[in-house]
Amino acid sequence: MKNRCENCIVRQFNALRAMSKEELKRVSDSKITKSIKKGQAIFEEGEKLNGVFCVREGVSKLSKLSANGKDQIVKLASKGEVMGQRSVIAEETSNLSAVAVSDMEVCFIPKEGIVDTLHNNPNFTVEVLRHMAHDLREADDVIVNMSQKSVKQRVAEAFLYLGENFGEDSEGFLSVTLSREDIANVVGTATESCIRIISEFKKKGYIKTSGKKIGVANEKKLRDLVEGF
Amino acid sequence: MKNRCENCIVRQFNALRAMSKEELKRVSDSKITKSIKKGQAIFEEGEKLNGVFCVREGVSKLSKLSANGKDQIVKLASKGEVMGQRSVIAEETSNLSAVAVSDMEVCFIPKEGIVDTLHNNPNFTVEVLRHMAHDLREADDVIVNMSQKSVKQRVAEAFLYLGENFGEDSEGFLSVTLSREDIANVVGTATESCIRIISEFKKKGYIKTSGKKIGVANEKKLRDLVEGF
DNA sequence: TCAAATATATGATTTTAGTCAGCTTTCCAA
DNA sequence: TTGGAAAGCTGACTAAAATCATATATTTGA
Repeated sequence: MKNRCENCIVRQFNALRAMSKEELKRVSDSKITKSIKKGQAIFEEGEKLNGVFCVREGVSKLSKLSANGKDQIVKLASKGEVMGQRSVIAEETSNLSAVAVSDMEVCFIPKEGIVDTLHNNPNFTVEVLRHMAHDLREADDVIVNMSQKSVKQRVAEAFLYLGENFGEDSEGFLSVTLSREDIANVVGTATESCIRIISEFKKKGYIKTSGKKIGVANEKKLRDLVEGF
Repeated sequence: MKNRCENCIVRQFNALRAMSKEELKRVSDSKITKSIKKGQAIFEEGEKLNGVFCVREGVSKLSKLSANGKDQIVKLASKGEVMGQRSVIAEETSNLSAVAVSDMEVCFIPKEGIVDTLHNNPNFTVEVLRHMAHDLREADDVIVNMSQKSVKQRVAEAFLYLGENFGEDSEGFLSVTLSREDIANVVGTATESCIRIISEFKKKGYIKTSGKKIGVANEKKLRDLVEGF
């Protein structure tokens, strides 16, 4: 009887914190904790979701397949984030796929506990709404970046974003390690173009690498580049 | 005492339909109806909104200024759509500007009536949530289109989108008339590139024009182009 | 009504990014 | 451990789109 939602710290980061003791107890009783290996899918685009997934550990990419066969990564979800809530709320199949970028631990929460609480606890609903409003703003920002910034600017911004949102290890390397292809899919460019820019940044001393690991070496330069200087 | 929300048909298209009679009465008593001339701003990016705007008539563009001085149009809002709710809910300044692209009539609804209802009427809150979930999905789709489709495909898609969502007049021209610059800002491209593509589509008979007005002439061809054939 | 301002159009050129090809390194499972 | 697959890298070339320049048409306000 360990791993109760009531004691789970990641809950502080998401809408579940607005649930009452009873509601949380119900969710905790119905949830299923799963271990997901790096590269494994949590759910697929077009799938009907019978619940949401709360990330306890690790990072997942949320992506959408485009007509030309490329994956566009729309969001990266880490500790505390809830995946699949949009689909559950809209009662639609998922518009995104979720694949683990590192080994993960996620809790599957059947939708009933969520949907009932939505209809009975306005505090919870408003909290969910706030989170979704936040996601929507982020999505708007991504749209503007995609259309108005160069690939080089977007790559620079991606590294800054990863550093800010997922942190760095003790040696200053980004905590999330993405393949070059994944970085390209976040940025929305060809893998080769992405690699070329990474090489350039490294040569100029903006970033440092060690194997797959990448670290921001000159934040100011990267930031200037993003701003268009 | 005409123009009561209770009798307003556009309410059917948005979350206000989930309000109770009393809640609606309060909103109706506090709302202010405004006429907005084409080109006039309804609110600006960075502005603190003290309420939401419900569109009764006309079309507004919701856009965000990018660092390089270009406007990216993120969404077009017409009859029944509520603007500014994201900011009111998140209690943040607006991330978008709203400017009328045709003469408009909008109702300003002070946030108190909305926020109180959000905390007291779960049906309303869930309805708002559903609408936001829908917007978020659309935003995800836009992100993928931006990064994976060519400018030509995006222009074609824009015309199809405008036809589907805002309709056509009796002669088959799109009901929303946007300047070439606005179309370019929807698509996220340079105005010249946009004009060039419009010329090409016209030459090929995919679209027809009459002054500023544009009409879809060969839907199938446009659709094939979007799909990558 | 007419001149200035704005919007539309098109050509020439440059820049940016995508594609294709080949090569090296790293990873992983038999 | 080692051989094949996947990932990473680089060069050459091509395609797409932005930019710059200029011309024409349309709107608009004095």
